[in-house]
Amino acid sequence: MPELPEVETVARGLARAVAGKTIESVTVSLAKMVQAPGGVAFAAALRGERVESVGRRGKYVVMRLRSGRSLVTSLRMTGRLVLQREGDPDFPGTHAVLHYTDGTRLSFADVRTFGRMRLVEPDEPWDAALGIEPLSPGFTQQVFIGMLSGRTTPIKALLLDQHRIAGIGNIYACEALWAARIRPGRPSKALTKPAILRLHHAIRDVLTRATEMRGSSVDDYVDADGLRGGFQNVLSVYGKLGEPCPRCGAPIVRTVLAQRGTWWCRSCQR
DNA sequence: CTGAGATCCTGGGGGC
DNA sequence: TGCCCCCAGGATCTCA
Repeated sequence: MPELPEVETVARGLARAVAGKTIESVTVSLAKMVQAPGGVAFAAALRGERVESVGRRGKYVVMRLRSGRSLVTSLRMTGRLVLQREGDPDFPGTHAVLHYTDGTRLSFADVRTFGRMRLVEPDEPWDAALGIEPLSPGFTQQVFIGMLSGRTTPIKALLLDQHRIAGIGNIYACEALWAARIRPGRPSKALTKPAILRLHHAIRDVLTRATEMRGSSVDDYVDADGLRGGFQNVLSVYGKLGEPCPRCGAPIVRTVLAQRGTWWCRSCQR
């Protein structure tokens, strides 16, 4: 499931690969996968646009275009943005393709069709509801302390809430809570200050290390170049039901919290 | 504001 | 072996 590290990896790959390219044409084979403002045809709206840069916001890949508009892609769980050369066969499960003038193309594929590609106007506040970037300087200890203050929400649910912090998904929520030795179900306001500071550090640490390793390929995630990530090999708890906790040796358990599978150590996460 | 539940999909895992 | 059932998972919406 692409979360911040995976989306960052995809965006970096695309930044190298498609920045400066001009879109010659767009083909869409599943209309619901794409959206354009004001009911304008998505394909027509993109024709002739040039890609200025590619970045990330939360779990969204953002391609900034010459007109000032942005093409915002949500990969959800199984979405992929795959770069292909001229003559490469169509990628299986492709629903939209951006054809560039140099013959390369970017395929948007998603077997579960949950992903979305959306064209937004220059002044459109498409990310207004997204929370703070956890790796940005603005995500200070004080900001995090304030965020948890007075909230009864389980800390894991808070970490997953994109309105508060943008980019953390199930894998890194589980991993950060394990690293900080915090029980996922604890009410946010019940965390001690030392625990909050441990978690603040753990969030940034796990996201940074995972990004350095090009993300986690737990299922079939691959980046824009088709490469798998490496962080799945160093996960401590996610998906590790019954395996020994790397810290204390107790078996990892799986519970359900905020409708999500939650892996953690009953022994050393308090 | 907050949380719960439904919804969207399908590959793949579990059960028999 | 083969078949059926069921479910994970992120964002969004509705409802209490």
